[in-house]
Amino acid sequence: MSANSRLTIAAHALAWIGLYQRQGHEVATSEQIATSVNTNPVVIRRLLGELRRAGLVESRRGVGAGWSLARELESMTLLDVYEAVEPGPLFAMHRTTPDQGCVVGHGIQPAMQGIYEGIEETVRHELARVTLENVLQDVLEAPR
Amino acid sequence: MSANSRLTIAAHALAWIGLYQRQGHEVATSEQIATSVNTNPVVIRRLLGELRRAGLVESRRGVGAGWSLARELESMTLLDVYEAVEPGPLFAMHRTTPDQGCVVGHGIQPAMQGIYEGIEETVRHELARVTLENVLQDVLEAPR
DNA sequence: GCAGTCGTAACAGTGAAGGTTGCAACAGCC
DNA sequence: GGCTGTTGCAACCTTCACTGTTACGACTGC
Repeated sequence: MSANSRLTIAAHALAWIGLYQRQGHEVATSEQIATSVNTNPVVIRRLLGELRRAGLVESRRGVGAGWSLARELESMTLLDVYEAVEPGPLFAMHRTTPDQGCVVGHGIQPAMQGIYEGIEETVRHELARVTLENVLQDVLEAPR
Repeated sequence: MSANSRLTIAAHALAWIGLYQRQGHEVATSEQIATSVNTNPVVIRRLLGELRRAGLVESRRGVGAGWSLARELESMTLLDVYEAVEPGPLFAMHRTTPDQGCVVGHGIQPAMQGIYEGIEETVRHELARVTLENVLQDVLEAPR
């Protein structure tokens, strides 16, 4: 499966901003976050833009500009982040519609849809159990 | 997310072969399955090749060649199919390693890895609960 | 007005998956 | 032995989403 790193990068950025703010700083720049993630600042700005639309972060412009959290890390779950950055479903249907004249071709999509929805619901439930505060604590506990 | 239809197509093919065999036929051809799926026979052969390596189907060559189930649909779960056709994880890490000199860059991967492993385990558990026989029954119950 | 940073468009690079063509290998049948 | 239908598989193109990069306008505090 062509797996996606968007959730990972978003969690990284949020944890970074959260820690930076706890160290007394007002805002973090996309440049700083990009250095930690090891990528281009524009990639970070794009991703944080999606998180801003979801109400998770805020941005300031002008001199002394940058990004700050819109809520406490405790009140943000991985599900919030997931919904902000991953629009599509975990499993996809056929790219071309199957033969509707065939019994299987006709019934397979509703059948799989029902199964997939149940699984996605379970995944959402798991993601909702983890807050970004949990993530930051796990990060800080990593052995060096 | 760039979602994947491989699991869907594999389930479609297996349900088709199972139903066809119940109608008294010995083997199904990739051509027939491709018609129902609405794609190219080579795509089906590639996918069924992976299922054969996993011991789910068998193939015959020569005249009267084609594909047949290696086991009953009752004893095949979506997890078996998933493991046969989806090698990678559901969520990926960074594509370039993050800055190991940064606390967050250093700890984020083990932190997310732990979380993701738990979620994948849950998904596997859900997939293992559904047999291909369940899928076929759902398919046949679809309103027309 | 200057400087620093965001906001966003435009485009190239990358990688996975699907689609297509072609052909050798195989096995039953005449 | 030759014919036929099908798998097995390699090679290549297309498509698509995402990432990476450059460029530049917009904004804001000094």
